[in-house]
Amino acid sequence: MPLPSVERLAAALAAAVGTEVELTRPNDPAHGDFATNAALKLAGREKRNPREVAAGIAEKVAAVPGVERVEIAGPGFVNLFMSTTWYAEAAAEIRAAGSDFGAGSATAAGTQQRIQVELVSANPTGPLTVGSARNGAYGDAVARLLRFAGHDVVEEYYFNDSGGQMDRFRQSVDARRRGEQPPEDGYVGAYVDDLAKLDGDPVERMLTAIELSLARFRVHIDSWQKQTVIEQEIPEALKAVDTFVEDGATWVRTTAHGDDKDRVVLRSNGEPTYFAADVAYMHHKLRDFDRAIYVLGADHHGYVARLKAIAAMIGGDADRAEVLIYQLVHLLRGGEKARMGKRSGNVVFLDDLLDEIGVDAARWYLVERGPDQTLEIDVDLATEKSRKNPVYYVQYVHARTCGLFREAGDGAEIGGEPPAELAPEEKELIKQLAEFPYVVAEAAARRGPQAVPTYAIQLADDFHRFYHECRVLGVPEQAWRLGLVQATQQVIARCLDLVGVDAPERM
RNA sequence: GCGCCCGUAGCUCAGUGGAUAGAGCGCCCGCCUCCGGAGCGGGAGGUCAGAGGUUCGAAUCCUCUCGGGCGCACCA
Repeated sequence: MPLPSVERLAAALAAAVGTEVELTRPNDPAHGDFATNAALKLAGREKRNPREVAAGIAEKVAAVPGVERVEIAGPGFVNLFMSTTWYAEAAAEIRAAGSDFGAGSATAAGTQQRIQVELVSANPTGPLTVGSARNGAYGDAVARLLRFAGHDVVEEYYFNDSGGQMDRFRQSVDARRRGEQPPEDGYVGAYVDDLAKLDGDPVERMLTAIELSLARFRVHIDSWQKQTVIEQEIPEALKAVDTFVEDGATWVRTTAHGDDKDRVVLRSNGEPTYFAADVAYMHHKLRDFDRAIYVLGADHHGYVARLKAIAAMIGGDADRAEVLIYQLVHLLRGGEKARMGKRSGNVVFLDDLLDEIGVDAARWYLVERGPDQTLEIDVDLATEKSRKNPVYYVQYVHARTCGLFREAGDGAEIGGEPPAELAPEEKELIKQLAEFPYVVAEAAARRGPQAVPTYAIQLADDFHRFYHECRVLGVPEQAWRLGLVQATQQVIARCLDLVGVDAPERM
């Protein structure tokens, strides 16, 4: 939930203007604590002089509680300067909200849903690679954001436990056990050799290894879904979609819902295709959930249209299936670019990456960039275990706030009266904190978790500047400033949690 | 050929209609008798790929062009 103090300001402004207004935080402090372009919008619509409209708005806004001063600037911006009382109120509200500050945007809007996020879903034919790691880091961050917004979220992992790929994988390990070459298109690599030395089904062992890797990576899977179970629901699911027979095969008419070609579900020999399982799985998902989110690599983008088509047939609305596509991960090693692939030689496994740069840096790097951006990780640089990683800069804020409370002692009063005049750094910090609810609400709505690290770095900047300029302990403003430290600690801890990074008390 | 994604500082990238386009890394110059210097301040570095268009206003929206990535199975 956004701060009442900010909402009140927006509401008062809307009342003054007569319509919803945008409230922005200018980069330049000279442009006020908040600004609105309402006059520009209004003037355009009503064919009036923007500065005259702005003057009218400014006059009314000057009377709004908490507004200390109003200025008209540029082409017709109305710039607002807030009073110390307003800042104190905002700071108190943030602390009162505690760790829930910023939560519940979907609940407030009445749009909360039961959502399944299907993520990773790599077949158990090898250890998770860095590509799957991006899927996990991105998908899990989206899931955490949606949960924070108030949705009921289940994270599911779907895997193939039968079929050609599994057979080839088992045969590859068996061949190795007999000291023979793997079959054509078989699996090779050190991990195959290792599995050959162990007894039992290599698929089961791989699954266990994947579970351990994900747990280490702090991706919690609520539900593991087997393909063989879903396949049993194929006949029932096919009744729910529009099919026809041609050339001896059974097709789904996905073109009726925007796909560029119809898709075969039953081959002319009667065998179901892989897409038939997709249909059954969609049927399964939409029975239990309002919305099914798929997290897929860019090499699967061709699936989007057909998945949405069957969602339209089964669920009555294509939007009940949502496919999040993330671009591939490239690794830069020794200045050379290497494509990821389980069977190519130049492969980096998730566990190797975690050994090299740690869970915190890995999670951070993999969500810091937008999903549409091809990600490049320079392994040589990331391996350099040092404070060059921006994640440490943000974690340091948390450690520093903890240090201040340790130093202040248990009995210290937190959140006293503000001084008559606030330092610019104090104002910037409070405004930055007040923005958090909007950042997470938008990040959740847009499925763009990269906004969280970006925001966290800005907040870290503001806190470090505040810390540098405003002494906290042993000054008359101690209680007031400890209040700001506490508010920062809450928000930074939440940011780190949303991207799956630890918030350390000491570093 | 068709489709999806990308092109922003030397490098890796934020920024989905507002004021002087930002961060990290790298480079240059400052700041610890003072709560943690894993910090702070300052500087150099941009035709936001290009060309049109919409708009009071475009990195952002539309069209085209040029570059790069990824896909276009009765495979899984």
